[in-house]
Amino acid sequence: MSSENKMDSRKVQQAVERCKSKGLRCTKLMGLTIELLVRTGKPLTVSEIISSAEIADRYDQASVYRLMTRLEEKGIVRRLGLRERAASFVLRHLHEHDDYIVCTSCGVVERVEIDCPVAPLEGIIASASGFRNLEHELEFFGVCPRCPAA
Amino acid sequence: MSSENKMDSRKVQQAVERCKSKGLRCTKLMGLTIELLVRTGKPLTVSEIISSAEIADRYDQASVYRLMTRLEEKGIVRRLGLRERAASFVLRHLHEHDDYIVCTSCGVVERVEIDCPVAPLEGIIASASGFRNLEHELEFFGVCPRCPAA
DNA sequence: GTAATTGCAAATCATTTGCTTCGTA
DNA sequence: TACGAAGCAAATGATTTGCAATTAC
Repeated sequence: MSSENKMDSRKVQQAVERCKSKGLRCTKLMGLTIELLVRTGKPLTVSEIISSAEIADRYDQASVYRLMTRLEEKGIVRRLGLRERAASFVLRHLHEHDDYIVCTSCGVVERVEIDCPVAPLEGIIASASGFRNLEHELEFFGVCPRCPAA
Repeated sequence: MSSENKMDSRKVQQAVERCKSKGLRCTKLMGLTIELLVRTGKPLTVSEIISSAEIADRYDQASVYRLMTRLEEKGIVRRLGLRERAASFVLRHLHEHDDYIVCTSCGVVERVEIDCPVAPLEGIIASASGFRNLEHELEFFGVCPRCPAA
C-alpha cells in the first residue's frame, strides 16, 4: 500500500505539472480533485467529487464544474457520459485510453481489460469523413454478475 | 425521391408493427415521431422532436419523454448521448447498428460508414467480465471539414 | 498588481412525476 | 369498458452564468 501511495502521489504530481504547463493555476481545489481522481481511479461525477470528505462543504459546486471544464479543455481529464444523467470524469494518463463497461441494472462501472480495437480505425475514418483530430468514446453496457437477470 | 418515400413509409410501418407486437398502443404521437425519425434518419433529441413542424405545440414534452422511454425499453429506438447534455434517439433497424461521428465545433452528426469493429469483441468481453446481454456505444469526435481549425 | 479562480445566488436546461382526462384495443 | 397514453403543472437534478471577493503567479 505504501508503494501504491507513492505511485499515486507521483501521478498526482504529474497531472498537476501538466496543468501548470498548460497555463492553469494550481489551486487547492485542483489538487484535492486530482488526488481524489487518482486515488479512486474511477470515473467520478461532480456530485461525487463535491461530497468527498476533503471537499465537502468547503467548496462550491460551481467551482468544481468550472474546474472540470478547464481540466477537460486542457486534456487533463476525459468526460464520459456512461448513459447516466450526470457526466463523469477520469484522469487522462499519457498514452492510455480506457474503455468502460456499465451495469444497466445497478450502475457499477468497470474498466474493460482489452486493447482498444477502435484506435487503429481513426485514421481510416478521418480520411473517409474529412473530420480532423479524431477521438472516440466506447462504452459497453450489460448486466453485471452480481445482478439478477431481468 | 418517390422511391425514397416508399421505402420510408415501409420502414415506418415496420417500426409501428414492431411496437404493436411488443404490446404498445399505436397512437398519433407515436406515428408522427417514428415517421420523423425515419425521414431525418439522424439521431434526434426530444426537443428537436418537439419542435418539428408536425408535433410542435400539439403535444406535451412529458408525453414525448414517456414515449421515447417506452420505445427504448421495447428496443424500437436506441438512446445515444455520450457527450451531449440531451439524449438523442435513433430508430433501430433489425440487424443494423450505426456508429456516429460528431463535430466538436458545430455539432453536426454523421453516420460512420464502416463495419462496426466492436461487435465481434462483445463475446470476449462478456466472458472476461462476467457481464451478460452486452451492448455497446461507440462515438467518434472531431472537427468537421466545414469548421475552421481551432 | 493583474488576471485567473472562487463563492454565492439565481437562471437555465433536461428530465421526471403526480394526477386527471382521453383514446385505443 | 379498461388500461395504456396524453395533458398539464410542478418538482427534481445537472449544469451554467453574472458579479463581487479572493488568490496564485
